[in-house]
Amino acid sequence: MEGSSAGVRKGAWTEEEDILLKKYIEKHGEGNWHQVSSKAGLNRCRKSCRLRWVNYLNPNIKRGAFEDDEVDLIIRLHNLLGNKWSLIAGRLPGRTANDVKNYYNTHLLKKNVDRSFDPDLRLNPSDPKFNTKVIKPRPQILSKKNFVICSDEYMKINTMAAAESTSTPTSNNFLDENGEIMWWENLMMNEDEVDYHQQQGLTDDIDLSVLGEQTANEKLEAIDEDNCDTLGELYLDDELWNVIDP
DNA sequence: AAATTATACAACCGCCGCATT
DNA sequence: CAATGCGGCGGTTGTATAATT
Repeated sequence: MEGSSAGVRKGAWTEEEDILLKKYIEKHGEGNWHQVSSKAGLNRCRKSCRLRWVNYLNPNIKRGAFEDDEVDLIIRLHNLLGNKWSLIAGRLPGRTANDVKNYYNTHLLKKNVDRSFDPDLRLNPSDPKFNTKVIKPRPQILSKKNFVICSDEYMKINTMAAAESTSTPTSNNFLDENGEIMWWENLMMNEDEVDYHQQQGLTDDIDLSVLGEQTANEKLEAIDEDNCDTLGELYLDDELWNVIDP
């Protein structure tokens, strides 16, 4: 059964173990983790081998401090998705889910980062409560019936812009003319956020007509669970799911 | 300088979904 | 249909290092 293997090494990996694992994967590729330890001459369980590769030895991993745009994206995606670290990491080339989780828990959790997209909750940094209260990700209810969506033409243009961008390695984000990632906000704004954008005069590229008169609870009731994937508190249809995780 | 506390992050654990038998 | 094994995920812990007292 899981985790019942006795006599295998635990704890920090030695340089020799790293070399053995690296050499094995360079020769045979990733996968078949149950065979890796024996074939590579390692006295480690399959999970330990996989984790060491995925989180540390893989040459594609990006080292060093998180850049400002990465932090910004983590905050925005966490606000949207909650603790879906692998999904969030999937939008950050070279960053692992463990890295993102660790960064969030140590650098962002104790700050009021989740307030940043809710104008009703946003505080002035001088407010004594600014660094004390933690706001959980708000449920976002989305379905083909009611989420705000850009036109196909708009998506094409922004996908092309993303593909042509040299500053952003991924081609799956939607960028504005300044190279800012914006798909998350255009596709997933709730009514409060739409109101805020209207106040700020930022509604040009948003189709507001689909919001209609529904309250949040009515939207929740309107969701056909058979047609939507469930992701924690977030309900996604296939179309939107493909945007987040192509 | 030593002791204590806080921080960062590597690693482990238990659980889950899926495929296979 | 149930049992089993696998890869993968998120929560949590352990520990080395840095900062503070």
